Amino acid sequence: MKDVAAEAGVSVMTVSRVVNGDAGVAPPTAARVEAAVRKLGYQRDDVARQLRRTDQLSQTIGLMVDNVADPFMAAVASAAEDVARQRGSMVLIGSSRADVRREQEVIETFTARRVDGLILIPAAGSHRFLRSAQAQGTKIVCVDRAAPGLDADAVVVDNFGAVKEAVHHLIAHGHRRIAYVGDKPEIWTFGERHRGYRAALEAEGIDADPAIVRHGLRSGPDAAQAVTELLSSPEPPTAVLAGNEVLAFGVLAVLPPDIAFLSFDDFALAPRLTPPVTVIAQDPVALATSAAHLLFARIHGDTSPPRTVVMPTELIPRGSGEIPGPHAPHGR
Amino acid sequence: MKDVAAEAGVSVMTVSRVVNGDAGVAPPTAARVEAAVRKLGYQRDDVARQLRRTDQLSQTIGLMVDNVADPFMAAVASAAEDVARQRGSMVLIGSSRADVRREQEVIETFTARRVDGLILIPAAGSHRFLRSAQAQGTKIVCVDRAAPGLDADAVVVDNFGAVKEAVHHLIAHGHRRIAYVGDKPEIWTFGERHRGYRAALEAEGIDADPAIVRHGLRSGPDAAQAVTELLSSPEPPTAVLAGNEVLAFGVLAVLPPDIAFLSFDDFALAPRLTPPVTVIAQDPVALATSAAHLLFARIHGDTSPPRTVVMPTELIPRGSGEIPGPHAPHGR
DNA sequence: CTGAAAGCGCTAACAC
DNA sequence: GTGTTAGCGCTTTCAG
Repeated sequence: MKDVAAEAGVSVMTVSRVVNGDAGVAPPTAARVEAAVRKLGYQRDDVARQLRRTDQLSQTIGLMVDNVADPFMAAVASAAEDVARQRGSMVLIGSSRADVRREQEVIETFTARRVDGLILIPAAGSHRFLRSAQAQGTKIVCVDRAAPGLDADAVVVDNFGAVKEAVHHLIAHGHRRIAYVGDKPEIWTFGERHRGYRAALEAEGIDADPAIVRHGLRSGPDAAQAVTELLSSPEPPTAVLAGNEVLAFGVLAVLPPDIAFLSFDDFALAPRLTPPVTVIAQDPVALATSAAHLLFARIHGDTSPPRTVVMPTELIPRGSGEIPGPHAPHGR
Repeated sequence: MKDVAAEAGVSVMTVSRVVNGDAGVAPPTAARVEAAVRKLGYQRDDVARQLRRTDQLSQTIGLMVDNVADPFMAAVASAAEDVARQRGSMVLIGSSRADVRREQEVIETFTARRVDGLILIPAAGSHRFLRSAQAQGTKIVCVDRAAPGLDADAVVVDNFGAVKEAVHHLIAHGHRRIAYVGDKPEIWTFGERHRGYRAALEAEGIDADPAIVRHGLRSGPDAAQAVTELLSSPEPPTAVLAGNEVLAFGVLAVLPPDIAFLSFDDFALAPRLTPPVTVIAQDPVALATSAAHLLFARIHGDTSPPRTVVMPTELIPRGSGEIPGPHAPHGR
């Protein structure tokens, strides 16, 4: 910047004004400065800028997910990045790999960079550590999962209600032995989904059999192995419910076509499988867009009490969830 | 930091030393400082730190993709972030949406933040604008696509050879009218894939019919519509080749099961479709991991001439690509 | 309309 | 072991 000022024969202050498009610089002066900028290939240093600016905004947000490679989270990341770009902010990305300690470490590097806010898919575990970030002024919005014990906005779906409805749907088609295949119930979303599963069974007077409930599955292969084991057990399930898209892929790799199947999360090929897959669909782009808008509202001064936004889900029957079970009205 | 120093009764320099774990601070002093840090909830400001440090490294890299929601690119992002974390760096993410101008804008905000390097899936168009970033010291590694006219490392696969082999495979199964469904050929990868397609046809003495080649498809629905049109034409293809995973999903939504099909990129459900889908598989995680390692080597002083690393692909026959065509050896 | 001085929070280099 | 001084590249404030 000094070099540019020297080249243009002005002070650094004038360079600063021109570079930032501030009004109040004589056009000929501005032209000289611009020529010098081009000649020297000068680019403003936004790191130094952030240090001095009085609004103290870094124009950067942090995005913390389990794993960007997960299609649900990739959609969230993409939508969040879109909104951030519209709002003139950059996005730092981090993956927790479902480990709160790793999540905390990464978030600390975010806050050390003075991000304005955080969009967070919280891992299982206590998020009390985020209070110091909040005290420091970092705004936080959770997506897909609430963070119990944290006073922050959240954008989620009614996981409990959606799964409850889905299990009722399977029961209505004659199933009694319905397997549940999910990730750790300590993760808020999976806790809710499992609660919905149990609530539906209970409402229908069916004893929940822990032998056909599998928690802590983190990958397709995990789910595939779990289902293989369940199917070779003495009393195999007649229907399987998968907790999310990644697990659904694993289940579908090994599931015989005569077992009913229903999954959380819709996916492009669901209608093309044999049978077509019945799903509970949600809209990750809408979730993330809503969360990002909420975050920027907070960053720009919205101090109303934390909100929890609940977005809709939709049960899409396609065939796999309507395979009749042994107790179906018109026999098997 | 001043507050911490006052609280602990030391100078800011001592606080700096303790916070950075530098040797040469008496344990009791360090303990007092640490107590003050905790009491005041102090966290080092890495923005200010970066400004002063002499190595001038921001410990941040930029990751520029078309669209994080694309499964291939999500895998790249995830792997790149993993390596960055191991190397103590953060990742800024940006999406070009296949628009070089947007790509340039985002990259300029990256370099204004003084990222140490860039992992880039270049959009179609000239990347000469990156030369000033390189002159400024930003290291650049391309993944999946080369950036013509740019002197940078690249990690890619042999798209030409892989598609040529795949088209020979279809021809060997009796196909002559093979449709090609891809994105803009100005994107390096799709240019290569299309070249491979034409080279195989030519090698077999088959006239390429432009009526069954569709370029510039950017989404599943785009591909679905293109294929629908192709199939209702007077001389429909007997086989379809999809340029990537996203397009494959679109094609599969509308393709009758008696038309042969082959796609670039493997996907979890490929074996479960009817018929199972024959693919050219590549490993996005390996591509991105290799690119990230290359980038960090550059950042840490590797000044050898730019390299292009070529990773393997694999043709995985599963059924859809082996449906016999009208010219199959043993009749249809 | 333009410039000089001060300082953002931190660390390099050198004292003591 | 610890402190002092200077300055990273920029913007704020205030003076002309």
